[in-house]
Amino acid sequence: MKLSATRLFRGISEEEIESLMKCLQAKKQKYKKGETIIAEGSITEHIGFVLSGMAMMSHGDIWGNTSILGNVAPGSVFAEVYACIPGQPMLITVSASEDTEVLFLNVNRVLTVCTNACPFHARLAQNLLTVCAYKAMQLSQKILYMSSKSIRSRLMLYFSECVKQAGSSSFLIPYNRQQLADYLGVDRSAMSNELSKMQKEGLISYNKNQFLLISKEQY
Amino acid sequence: MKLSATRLFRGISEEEIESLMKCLQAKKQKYKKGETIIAEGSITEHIGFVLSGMAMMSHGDIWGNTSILGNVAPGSVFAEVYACIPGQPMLITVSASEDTEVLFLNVNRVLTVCTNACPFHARLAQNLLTVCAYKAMQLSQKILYMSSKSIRSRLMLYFSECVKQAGSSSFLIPYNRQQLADYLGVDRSAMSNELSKMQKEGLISYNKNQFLLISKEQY
DNA sequence: AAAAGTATGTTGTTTAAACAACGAAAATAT
DNA sequence: ATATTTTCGTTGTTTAAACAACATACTTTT
Repeated sequence: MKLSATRLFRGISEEEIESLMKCLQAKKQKYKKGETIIAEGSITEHIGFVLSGMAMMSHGDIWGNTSILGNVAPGSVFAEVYACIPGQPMLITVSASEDTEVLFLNVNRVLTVCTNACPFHARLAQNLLTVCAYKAMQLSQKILYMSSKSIRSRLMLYFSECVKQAGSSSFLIPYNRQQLADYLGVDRSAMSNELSKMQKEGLISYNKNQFLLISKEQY
Repeated sequence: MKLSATRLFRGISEEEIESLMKCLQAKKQKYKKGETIIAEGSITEHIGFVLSGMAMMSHGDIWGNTSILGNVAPGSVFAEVYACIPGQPMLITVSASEDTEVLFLNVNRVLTVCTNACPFHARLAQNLLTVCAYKAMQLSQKILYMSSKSIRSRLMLYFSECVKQAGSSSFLIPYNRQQLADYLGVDRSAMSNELSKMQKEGLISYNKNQFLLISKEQY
């Protein structure tokens, strides 16, 4: 896998990453399917970077019920949020959903400029900040959609944002129906139903994942 | 206001902050009530730090409807998420909800170690990372609660988390009923109703903002 | 090309939350 | 201390989403 293509290592060449690894004393670790990588409640100074396999984030309430929050694919990081807040215990558990190889980076080593004054080090620290900020932005977006009460308004808000991003009232969405429903926090069939109502009413038109938002004032 | 008591300047003394300001070429700016501080769609490299007054974050959809996302009180920052993602346009608008004084810090200046090699500079950069991470964590928490469907399960999840944090099944919540309802994304009266049902069923007991979660297995 | 599996759309039913309206209690102001 | 305002709980009604069950279309496999 190309590390330089990931958000965390963007702007650093493969060779430079090589030398960074030594400088950071990064540690690789392998986990068997089902093994816990970091448990809820533990305090970590390490960011996890998934090299291969797949990690799963979950959360348990005090009655022992667990809910799955999402997956971490190769090239993505986990625990970065907790590692960046000194003394903050993990609020989630990360475990291997298949055999998984993880690279651990000590946050303090990332942030403290090394004695070699290696130039890529600073870039890595900036990237880490960007990774955290990006996560916060994505979460804000999701909250925005989820705070609307009706399915229709959540869809409309989401579409509104798609139009802005695409710069066109026609756009492609990166989810299938079930994923979109999960993302917006609604029932899939109810959402499908709402979509077709909206199409009948002339608000939108769609075909598979290609959508068109029809503007209100079309003289 | 004591800057050293804020998240962004924690660990830096007031005098040190003084010298930092010069080093960072921080700029103060005053806004009249109602004025826009940063508009949605604009790209900024500056973090806003509210010195006095109150700022408001809002979001507009493409039909011109706006919704309020929250306030920024003195000592808190805004736009940090967007400033930390190079080239990312603001997805929200920040405006002054009363006469407000704002300090602007250029992210690049914060991240680039200055020629004076001032020692508090590095601490500020770390704090910025912590601020972003903290925001991401708070947002994750909120999403966790909002992805539950019923009012009761949202409450229970929230209480579960309070118990964990308090280290006791008795805890005080920092919201009044309306605020709690807003936070959990539910109707206040429906939530009040659910709370009293839960009390009748012996799941919880409460008095004003003091709650007690009654564990299932009480032999 | 047929079969199996998956994704999507449709309908009717059930359930629960939003909403509206009000009374009681508590906090604040006068 | 009294009046006024805000917060909180309660009830009944309305509304909309979840749910279940199935039909159809589309993919992928064999």
